[in-house]
Amino acid sequence: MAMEKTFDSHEAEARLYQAWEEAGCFKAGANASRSETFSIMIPPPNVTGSLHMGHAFNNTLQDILVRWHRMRGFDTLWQPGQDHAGIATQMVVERKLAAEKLPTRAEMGRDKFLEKVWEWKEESGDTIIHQLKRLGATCDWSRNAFTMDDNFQQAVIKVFVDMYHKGLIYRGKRLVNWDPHFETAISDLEVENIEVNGHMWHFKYPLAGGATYTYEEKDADGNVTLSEERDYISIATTRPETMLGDGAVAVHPDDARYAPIVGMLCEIPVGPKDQRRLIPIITDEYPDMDFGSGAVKITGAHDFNDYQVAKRGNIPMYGLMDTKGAMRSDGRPYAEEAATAQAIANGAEGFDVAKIAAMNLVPEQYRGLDRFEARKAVVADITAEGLAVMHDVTRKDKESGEEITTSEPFVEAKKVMQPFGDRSKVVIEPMLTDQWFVDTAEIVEPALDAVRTGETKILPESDRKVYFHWLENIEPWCISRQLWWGHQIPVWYGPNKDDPNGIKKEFCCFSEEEALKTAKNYYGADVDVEVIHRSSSESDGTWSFNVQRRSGDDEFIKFTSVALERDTDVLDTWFSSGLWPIGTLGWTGDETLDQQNEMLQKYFPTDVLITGFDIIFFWVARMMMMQLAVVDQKPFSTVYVHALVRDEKGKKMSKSVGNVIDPLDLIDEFGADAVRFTMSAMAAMGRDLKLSKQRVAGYRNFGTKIWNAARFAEMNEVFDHYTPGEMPTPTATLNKWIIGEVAKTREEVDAALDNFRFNDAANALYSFVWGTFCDWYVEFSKPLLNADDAAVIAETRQTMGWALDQCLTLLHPIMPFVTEELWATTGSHKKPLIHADWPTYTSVDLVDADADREMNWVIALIEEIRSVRSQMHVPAGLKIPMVQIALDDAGKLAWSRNEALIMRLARLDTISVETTMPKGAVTIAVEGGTFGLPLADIIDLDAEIARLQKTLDKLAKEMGALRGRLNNPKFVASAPAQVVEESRGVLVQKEAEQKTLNAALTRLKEMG
RNA sequence: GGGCGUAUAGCUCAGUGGUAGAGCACUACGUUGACAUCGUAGGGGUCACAAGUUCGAACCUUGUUACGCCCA
Repeated sequence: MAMEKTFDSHEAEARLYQAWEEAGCFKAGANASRSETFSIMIPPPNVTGSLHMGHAFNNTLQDILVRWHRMRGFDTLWQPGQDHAGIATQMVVERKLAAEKLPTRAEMGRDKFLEKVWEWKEESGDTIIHQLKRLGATCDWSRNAFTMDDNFQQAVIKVFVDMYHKGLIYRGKRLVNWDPHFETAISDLEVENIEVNGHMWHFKYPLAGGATYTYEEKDADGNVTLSEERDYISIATTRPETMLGDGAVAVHPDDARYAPIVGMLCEIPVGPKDQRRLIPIITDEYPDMDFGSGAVKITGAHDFNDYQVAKRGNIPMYGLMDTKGAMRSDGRPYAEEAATAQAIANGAEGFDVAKIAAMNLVPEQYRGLDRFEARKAVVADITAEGLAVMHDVTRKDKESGEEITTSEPFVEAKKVMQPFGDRSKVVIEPMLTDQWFVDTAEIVEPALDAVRTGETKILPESDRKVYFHWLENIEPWCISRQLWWGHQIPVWYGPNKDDPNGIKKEFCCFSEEEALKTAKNYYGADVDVEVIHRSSSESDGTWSFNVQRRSGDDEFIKFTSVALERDTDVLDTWFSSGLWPIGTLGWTGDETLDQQNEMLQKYFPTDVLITGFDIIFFWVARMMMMQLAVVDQKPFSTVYVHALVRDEKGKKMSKSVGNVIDPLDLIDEFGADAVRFTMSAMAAMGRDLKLSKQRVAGYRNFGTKIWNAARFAEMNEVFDHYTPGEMPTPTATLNKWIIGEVAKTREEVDAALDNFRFNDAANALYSFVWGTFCDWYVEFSKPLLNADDAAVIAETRQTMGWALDQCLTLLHPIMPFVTEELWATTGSHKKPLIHADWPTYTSVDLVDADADREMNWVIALIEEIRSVRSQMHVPAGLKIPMVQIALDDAGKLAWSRNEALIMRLARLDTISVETTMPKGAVTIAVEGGTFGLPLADIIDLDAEIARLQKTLDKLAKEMGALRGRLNNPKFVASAPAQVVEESRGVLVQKEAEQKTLNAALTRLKEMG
């Protein structure tokens, strides 16, 4: 059956993929013929995710490496899986509940909600897997992993417990990024700082007791430019609503303007007048004297810089907001809270973190307001009271044209950097909350060393710096999230034996049973210990226990019964993703079991990690730290960091801009092979990809090109008469030559892939298959396949069949579908192409230097004749005669062996030997000879003179440079001998060419 | 403000010291029995700028300019 004119990717891809999968072609170890292993862990996409260009790019590169190694016989594993994506998944499921008008998360409670999440996961969690299959990804799907799988969960919990007991994980009240939409802490990496239009308000904080001072400003020379008596200190702020939680006003220790009032108290100018709080004016290095007024209000519980100042100065940090970002409405009436705060500020009363945290310093009129509403209200109230700093504004009256000056509140319009949640898109609030942290400073060194020593390589190398910079400045890692979907923190709390109302006792255990056992040991055998389960929404923070007290004075003696309660928080998704390499391979932490785990022993540490630059911090650095901390081994040997896929104008693809290209649409339109080849060809290290459809179409055409080369072979009965796998031993120069060209290409492809230079591999193949195999070999083969000599036909068929097989084999990792389809149609191969043996021949073995030289000469001659024909406007279909004027022995041999090829491709009809150039002939100068095309009847004299002149000019320029160099004694003395020799050789060749062309030029001019 | 990177043909980009390249786009010709998703030929570059190192610089060094990304 004759082949179709093009490859039908639509029809073939699904069929081919299914066949591979059903035959188990992707299974770990499939096609292994040597002991070396090669393993790659997929960067787990979100279980909520769908395939975007970044995934397509990332997974194409992985699949190329995986297929390449598998064909080379490595024991190969590509481990797939998804992560549970705490926030994203919870968001998706909550939306779904709302859409279906089901009870909300809070209404149904934790257990029921988690059931819903699992239901959703079973239904929709494998979307991306199907999409990856369309791309052709050959992951071992039978091993698909999920961070919430039982064994993975156990590994995560095991690691937490071990790290806790080693003191690497601790709980504490810290300022964290709080997402008021999701009501959870998020990591600073999940915060996007965006510049927005904001305002800077200037307010007066009156000095306590009506005190005054002389406020002086000086210019650079020390001259006083302003001097006035003030009874206030001026504060600039972009967040007036946080004034309610101010603990101090800070000025720089060198700031002379405020020196007279340091140590005094000033009044926060907001809230009920009778209970205005007084706060101290302190010094700290943090305030910038040149910024605003130079004085900064310190709100330790709502700003990261203030937090540091407050810690240094032991300033109380008053939390003002609830988990939704509204002003708090809990606690005692404002009057009472303010009185306590005042006592603390005066030093009359002590404080600790817990005491401060319980206090609500929001005045009644603001309680319950959203933070942005509260801001408006605070600004309005302060301004109304006349405590806003005023300035004069002069405007022209529109009607009268008169200039009118009014006094208005001083509010600067100002660009401010505002933190936004990358998922919720709401303004992130720094909040003082209890969270769990990994003490990263304790585990970071091995991760740094592994890269420093080169044990783990990061490519491109410039990304090492990004890695070092982040790890060298690492902050404690906040790993708790106030979510339900995820790994619940394995810590149970009970009352402290020594102080029932004091800080809770933590029991960090692998399971509830273990927690109970440990607790019993702690409390004593005669105490009843149980675990109670409550939804976090029901939790009121109270403790459930019964005690025995000393009769009479009520003093606590011992517990009689105790209820434990598990921490309601879950772990950051990246904590579990950080364990991806060992977790997916079934690590348990039990030495015996892990020793017996063949997969773990065989494939860990993995070889390569391919990932985007945007998660070097999120993921790569954390995997390095975690694997080294947990199993004391690097997780992978090489990290290949790739760049971003952008649109064709270089813009980041984003849904809101609407420039997103869906890889599945591209696959539909052009086929997966074209998409993959595009990705590979554009994957120059460290450079963003600008993706245009035109480019993809170009590589689709490339697929068609090789398809048609195979079709040509089929028409010439190549596949009926060649023996697959048998190395041809031809006699014809053409056939000897193409074998050498194949070998060179194989070396180039291997060298490129060895160095992760995917673009070099793709380009080498493109230029060989199209530019050498199709353009020259196939064309040249035509006269041979039509020759009278059966032996020539036979060896050409064998060579063409073999060479085509090599093309398919070498292209397969990048273009798996079309190559596999051709492999199946074009011969009876023993194994499918996906498991075919990758060749190992070298150019040393297969390049025939004489054939090489000869074919290059033939090609140069043909190109020269074609060029002349085209420029002399010889009709393309017209066959013309040629005369041979002079030719050296090598040339004569080359001619005689390839005459049929040259005649056909140059469209010549006769060749004759003459001693002198016929009148009006065009000169063809080649290495070692001169030919002429007698075109007297059709020649355009001027055009030919122009052509020769142009070539001569170019020659002269090149020879000038060569002579200049060779005449320079320093060049001859200091350049490598090889370079000098080469230059001499080139010059001699150019001189000969120049001589021939000059003679031709002279002749033409005589004619004219 | 700190860090990293980029600047080469109209566009997108390769090119680690020795004759400036590819693909696309463009121009002309072409349906020759694999392929018009094609073929043949052609035009097109002050390698951002300046100085330095070198026999020799797109490439190394320094500075300048512009742009991009990351972190504050």
